[in-house]
Amino acid sequence: MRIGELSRRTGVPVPTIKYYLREGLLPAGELTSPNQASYGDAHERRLRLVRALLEVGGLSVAAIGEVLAAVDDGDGPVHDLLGAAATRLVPEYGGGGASAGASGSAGGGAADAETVLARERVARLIEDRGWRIASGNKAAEALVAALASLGRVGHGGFVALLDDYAEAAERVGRIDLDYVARRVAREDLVESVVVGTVLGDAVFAALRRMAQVDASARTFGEEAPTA
Amino acid sequence: MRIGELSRRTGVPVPTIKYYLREGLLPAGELTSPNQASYGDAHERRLRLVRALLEVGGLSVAAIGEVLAAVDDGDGPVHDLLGAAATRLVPEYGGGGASAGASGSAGGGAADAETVLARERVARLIEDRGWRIASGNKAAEALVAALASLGRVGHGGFVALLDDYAEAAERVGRIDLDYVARRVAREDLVESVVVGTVLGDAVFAALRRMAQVDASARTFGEEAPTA
DNA sequence: TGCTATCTGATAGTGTCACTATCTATGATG
DNA sequence: CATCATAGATAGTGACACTATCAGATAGCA
Repeated sequence: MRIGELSRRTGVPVPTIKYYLREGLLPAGELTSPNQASYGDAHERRLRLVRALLEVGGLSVAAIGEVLAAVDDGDGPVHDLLGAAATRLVPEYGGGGASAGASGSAGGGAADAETVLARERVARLIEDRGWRIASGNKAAEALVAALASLGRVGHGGFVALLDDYAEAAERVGRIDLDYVARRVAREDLVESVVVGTVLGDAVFAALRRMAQVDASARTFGEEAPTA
Repeated sequence: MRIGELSRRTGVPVPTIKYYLREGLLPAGELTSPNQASYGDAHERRLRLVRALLEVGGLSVAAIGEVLAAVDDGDGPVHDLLGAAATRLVPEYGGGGASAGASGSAGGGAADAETVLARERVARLIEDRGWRIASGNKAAEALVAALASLGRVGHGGFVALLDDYAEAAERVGRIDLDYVARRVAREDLVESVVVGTVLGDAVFAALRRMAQVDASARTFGEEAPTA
């Protein structure tokens, strides 16, 4: 198929497809002549994946490029492969905030009090749960950042929920892995991780909100909920 | 305190604070003279909240403005209040993708096959679980969008996990509400929802990734995991 | 009183990002 | 052979979250 049909099938404008090609999100079509290329089902599939990661997953074009690169050159032990894919899916956080008032800690990789506390809490969690995770893991760092941030806004008490959260997360993580493990082909496997992680986040977040609404209705509201 | 100290305490540059003031994310300081204003602890707290929502929660400045407006004019039944806050926290998704090839469905609010399917699935889920949610709920719509997207990228099979996900989400939702319900003051309550929802997403997403890594290590890797 | 650092409020500029528009030369298709 | 679509290149757009600069006024101290 030519680029026009690819566009029609996916709803993505032709110039945008060209843009993705330039950015390497989409492999080039097969040139049948100097100014004519043909695209296959793989392109269509990949294009849909890109759009899903962009729109539902909220990834940047650059991040998608990295992730897809990992999808494409899958070799090495399966566990490392999954780790590599998953690592790229953790969003980066800014710097955190404010080496507050008092002392001026000069150093380079300075960490404020909240971060130190959060890091300890996370390390303890990993140990308590017996999770096999390197302590410098990016997801763990993201958790540290989130907890530190909670501390800073005066919701340090939130960490009391951490164990319950972890319990639920462990359950979900097992479900995810079961799903992924059913995929046979290697490329499918990594793609499943990407899809499952990114879209899975969106799915779970939506479910959590729904559950919250329900819980709120049961606790506070006696009447039918408002839209 | 004056704006300079507010900046020093939070690590947010003065021009940025002014920008937030202009955008209404921060209430104006109390003018002590035509060109001198003083800020209090409430400003500092609010500013930290704004940064947390921006950096960890990934909300846009505009979205934060809306959410904070809801936080500030909290009145009406508690359940509605929570609903209003939570509703604003659901990210908007683009259009979805591609009214694929074949038929040209003319209408205005047209929905493709995947969306229709997803909507049915979500309706069934709500019914099965007995959740007290209006079917047009924004979180439910977000779930529909995510499931439709999954279908489009060829991972329709993912919906098989939905019940297990919902089970975990229900658990987390109850935990969240318990946390929120402990807050007495009304403003604190809504703020807790905001913080708990936005930062809670980040916390859970991080935990899920960690749990996935652990599950992967147990399933595929015999050795220590790689960073 | 003079002096400097800081402040308010206003306006304009910056860098990034995800596209989008335009153009040329070429090929496909009826 | 006329019309349309295409590849590839370059430049432009609009949204967004700041960031810079300025004028005029004030704070606080020698």
